[in-house]
Amino acid sequence: MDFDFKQQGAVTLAEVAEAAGVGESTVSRVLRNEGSFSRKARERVLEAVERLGYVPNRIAGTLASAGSRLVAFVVPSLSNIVFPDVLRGASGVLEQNRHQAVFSVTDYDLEREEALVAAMLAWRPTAVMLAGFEHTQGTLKMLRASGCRVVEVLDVDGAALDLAVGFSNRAAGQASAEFLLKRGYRRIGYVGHDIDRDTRAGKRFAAFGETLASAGSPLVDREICSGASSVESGRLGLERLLDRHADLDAVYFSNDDMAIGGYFHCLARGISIPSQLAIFGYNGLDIGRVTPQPLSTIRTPRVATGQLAAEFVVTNAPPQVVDLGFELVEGATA
Amino acid sequence: MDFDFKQQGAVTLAEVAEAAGVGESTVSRVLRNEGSFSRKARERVLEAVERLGYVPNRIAGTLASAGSRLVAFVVPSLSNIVFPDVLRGASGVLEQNRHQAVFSVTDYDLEREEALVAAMLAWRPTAVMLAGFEHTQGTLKMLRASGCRVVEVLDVDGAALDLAVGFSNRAAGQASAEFLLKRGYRRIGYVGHDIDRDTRAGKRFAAFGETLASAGSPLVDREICSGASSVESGRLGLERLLDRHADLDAVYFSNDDMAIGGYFHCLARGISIPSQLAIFGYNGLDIGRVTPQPLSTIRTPRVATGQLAAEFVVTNAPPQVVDLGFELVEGATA
DNA sequence: ATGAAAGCGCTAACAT
DNA sequence: ATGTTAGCGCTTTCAT
Repeated sequence: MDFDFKQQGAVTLAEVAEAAGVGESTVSRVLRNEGSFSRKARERVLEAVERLGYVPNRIAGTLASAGSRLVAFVVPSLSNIVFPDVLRGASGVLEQNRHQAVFSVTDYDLEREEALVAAMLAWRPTAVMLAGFEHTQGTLKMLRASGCRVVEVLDVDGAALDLAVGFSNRAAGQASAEFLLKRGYRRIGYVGHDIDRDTRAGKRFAAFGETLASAGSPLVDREICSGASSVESGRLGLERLLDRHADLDAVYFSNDDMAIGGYFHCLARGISIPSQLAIFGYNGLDIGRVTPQPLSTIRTPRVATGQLAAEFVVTNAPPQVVDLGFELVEGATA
Repeated sequence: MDFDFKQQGAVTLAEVAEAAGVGESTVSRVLRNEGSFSRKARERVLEAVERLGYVPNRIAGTLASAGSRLVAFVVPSLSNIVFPDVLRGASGVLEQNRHQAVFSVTDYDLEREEALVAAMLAWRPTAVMLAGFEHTQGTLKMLRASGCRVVEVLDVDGAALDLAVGFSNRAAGQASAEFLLKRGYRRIGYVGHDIDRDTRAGKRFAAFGETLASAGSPLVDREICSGASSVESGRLGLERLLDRHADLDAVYFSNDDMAIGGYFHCLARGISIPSQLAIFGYNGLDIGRVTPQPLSTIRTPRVATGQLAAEFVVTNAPPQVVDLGFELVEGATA
């Protein structure tokens, strides 16, 4: 049972027209500042709007016209700053272009993503933004059938449905490995979170491992923490990994949250960085720039990704994949 | 100019009815599982829905009925984890109750909040969630006139419009001061971000200062960093404050991001914590539990706030203010 | 149990 | 420049 009463007393466009002594379409034109109307009509309409406290009903407007100006975000997680950054970037652009953002959270569950996309499509959004290219068949089918724009963000390694904005996770993994190798590290380990669900982290890890292997210094071992990434998992993960391999000289983390955890572990245990152990992360969070030793990591353009994705949507850009690249931050921990 | 074409080829309920050989209202009843229909009709409808790939149009549904099941979030910022936490808490509850979250970001600007609330109301949301009680007259007026539920979150010190869920920022500021005093600190400073815009941080600071003053150990000095809170500002802010007052024995930060920055400054400079300088934060972020010395801070129930706020909305609870309280974490930095 | 029909509040032709 | 009108795709009486 629920008590959703009709918005009581909500002023309608017809009432405004009545009050202003003009036709409904004139009110509509004035309010959307489209088509032609006299200066006088405009004044009378605006006065009536003001006096009655009229708030346009975009539900009705959308139904009557086309294009909801609603942009749906289906994000894996809001537990770290990555997706909020993307949302923030998009949000500014959308606001300026009079679009609205709708969101839901999949918790990295592709079945749930499918259900949420279905729910989103019921709102007839102008576009749907998803993380990455891995989706269920059902999701892909719905999206294709919907006719709305689709933007897949934060990855470029895969087949895009329509638009894609991001960077190469594979290249990032490879660049990280090459950097560590170049620095002379040879006994390298990995501490990560659930890479089956976070497929982008999985791609980085795969490329990282391949790069090490082909250089003749295969990954020594890895510690996969269950659940989402976190500073705490990173710290515990490194502790466990070092318990098994005290002789590692470098550790690659699935992201900066994990890496900061590892960094704290070293600080607490008096393990000197990077001489005793090097640490490398991913994301380039702000915090990594302010640690006593700046974190060696890869900085990703998350806000810019959100911005560009939103711009593509509001300008109805043709299908394309844009690789925004990333920046390897040498830092002082590796 | 924009190219929002009508959702081409979107299957309509009428087409489903046609294909199933039943009336439109029967389809509607079956899909909403309401009213009565035969087992047979149900099967035929579901078969047709499946075959045609029908996705209900909630825009039309909302216009025809009442209640959009849309919940609008107007948040100050997505730059740190605080509001994402609230959104995350709410998001789960809303999803289970078939509601949708819409959001926009004010950047702590009350004029912008007003504009965004106006834009939100055009979607006839079931409820609007805002941070705190400080709003423009225009915002308050619109909200009252809208007839939709309003939830003000993360504060309880003020006059609620309708529902409010949060905790007392004044009490938090006071508790922080009392804790530091109890620990014996007497030369206490403050490092904060823009407290005119972030009024909740302002309330904490005010209560903190008053508590110190009435204990006879007034605040020695404060350093206010312009812009949003960040780890980097915290570090710089502490550095500047210590330049002026090398003899401080404790510093209160506007939140944990800032405090962690201060913590890093001490680590980098070899200032021993807490013997030489104590540090106290606010929020109780996860990271503060994993630093070599756990951060002394106040842990706030952000996710729970989002959850309860969403529950109030979906159950259409009567107007009320709920203080979820906070937890003082003694930590090891003060 | 089911269908027909009247809106919901707008926008978009189409007249004038 | 402006009014009239026919929908947009549903939900909801109201008959039957």
